[in-house]
Amino acid sequence: MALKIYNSLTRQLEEFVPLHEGEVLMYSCGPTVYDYFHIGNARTFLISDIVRRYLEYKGYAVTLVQNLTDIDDKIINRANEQGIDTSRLAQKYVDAYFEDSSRLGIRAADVHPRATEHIAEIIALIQTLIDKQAAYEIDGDVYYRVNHFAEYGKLSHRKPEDLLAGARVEIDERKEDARDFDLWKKSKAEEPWWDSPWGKGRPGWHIECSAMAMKHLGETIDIHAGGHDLLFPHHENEIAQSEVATGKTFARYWLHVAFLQIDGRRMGKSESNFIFVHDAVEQYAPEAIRHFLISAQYRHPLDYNPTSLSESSSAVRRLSNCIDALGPYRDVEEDTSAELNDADAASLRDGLDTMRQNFESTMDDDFNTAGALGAIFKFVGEVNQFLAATGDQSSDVGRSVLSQAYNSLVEVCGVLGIYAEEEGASDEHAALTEALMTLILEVRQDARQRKDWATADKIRDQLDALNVELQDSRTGTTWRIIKGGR
RNA sequence: GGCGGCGUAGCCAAGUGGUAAGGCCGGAGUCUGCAAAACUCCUAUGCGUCGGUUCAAUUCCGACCGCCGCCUCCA
Repeated sequence: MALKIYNSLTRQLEEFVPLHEGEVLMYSCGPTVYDYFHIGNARTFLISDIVRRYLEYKGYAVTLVQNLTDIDDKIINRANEQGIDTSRLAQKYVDAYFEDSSRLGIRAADVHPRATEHIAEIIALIQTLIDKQAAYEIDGDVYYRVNHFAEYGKLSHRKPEDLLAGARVEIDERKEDARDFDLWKKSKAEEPWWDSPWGKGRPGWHIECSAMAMKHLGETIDIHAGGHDLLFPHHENEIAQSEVATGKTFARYWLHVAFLQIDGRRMGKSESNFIFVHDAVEQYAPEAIRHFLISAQYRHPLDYNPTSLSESSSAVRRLSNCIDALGPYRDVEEDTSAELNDADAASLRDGLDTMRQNFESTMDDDFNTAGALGAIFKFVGEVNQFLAATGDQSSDVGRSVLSQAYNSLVEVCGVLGIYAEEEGASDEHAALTEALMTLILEVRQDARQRKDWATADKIRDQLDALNVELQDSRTGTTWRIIKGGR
């Protein structure tokens, strides 16, 4: 089964073949650290994370680089407002980025380069562009000469005249061409600066990604991902800078994530209609937020609203209930023989095979996470049905298939990050909690035996208030902690 | 003006030239002391509108309507 990726460059679904067999070089545009990031930003970061995980699932060795833009106008303005250093402000939000993204289950990239730590590389790259006549200096500012690059516009599919016709930018009269953009910005008073051949200044926005991608991944990378808003001008400019400097293809597959909307409009910082991940994570379980963010294919807009989030919470709970119910079978030895002497078990294993096939074929189709969820939940229904029918009476074969089901579901959900295994705060506390719960449930069981329903229900209700849910069954009472409340 | 996206059941959302995955919500049951969880059944002759191609279109083509985005910092 071949993975296909929609390449913004060609506007087509293309079979994915990495530059080096078995390895994937991937670059994802990260945050500008002047504030917390919102759920819209999270969608892109999450998709990068899932693309990476799925490629690993398929056996590729993936190197993921995600930049942190830690110097730019917004950072300078925000730092000035707060009367602190730009570096201090940036560090605060770098820390916040890692905290919030890890709470969302987004794994850190292999490298998180920062613009301010790559000034030398940036300067060298600009110098190369000047040497090649692709850039020019005017009074301490350096601009990229767009006319030098005949293919300018190939990513955004724009013609030069279109770019000028729609230009709403204030045109700097000193530039040779209105489309030329900053590579190096001369510092104004009170602004942070670095020394360069053109005087004190700081890098323009686009150049850092070219310099850092090349430094950490090489001159040609496989996948370059980012939000759809970066397609133009950011990514277009990255191509222009990089390809003129090296004479090589910069990125082979360009992947752009559609916007998250809210009330039918784009969620954006400048729209001030955003919801910080920082806050969302207080209200909803990370798995629920992830489920929501991947409930539509990444190239389709998705609308944020509380209803969708609570739908995702319910869906994720259903999934979690199922996998937890399979937990007891996780260590049963798997019987992988082709012939199963138990018809129900055989049918469940067919369902499992189908689930895996559909998961892969749908993910191979440009990371169609919505379709993948469909495959997973269909199988969840089959597992529940099997468990309801056989329960503890399962045959050895049945138990073996349940074990396979558990491991497959955990693996597949791991790619999407929609199931979290129970993890206690610490072993010590987990053991204590376990012991206390056993005690409480014994007391309640005694009450139930006396038909003292008032006491039994009081215990259940009070535990429920603590997000501990009890479930009585013929074989006893089980409990679980409801993550993220309800 | 240029370029692009979206419009599928009450809500979210896959999908296919041959007759609509999955989730949520709702209703009726089973189980249970009551719940919860789970299971069973029910919930789109229909996929924005109008035409066209075809034996057959939601799926292809054309026109139109509505909503959104990029073209400026923004994931």
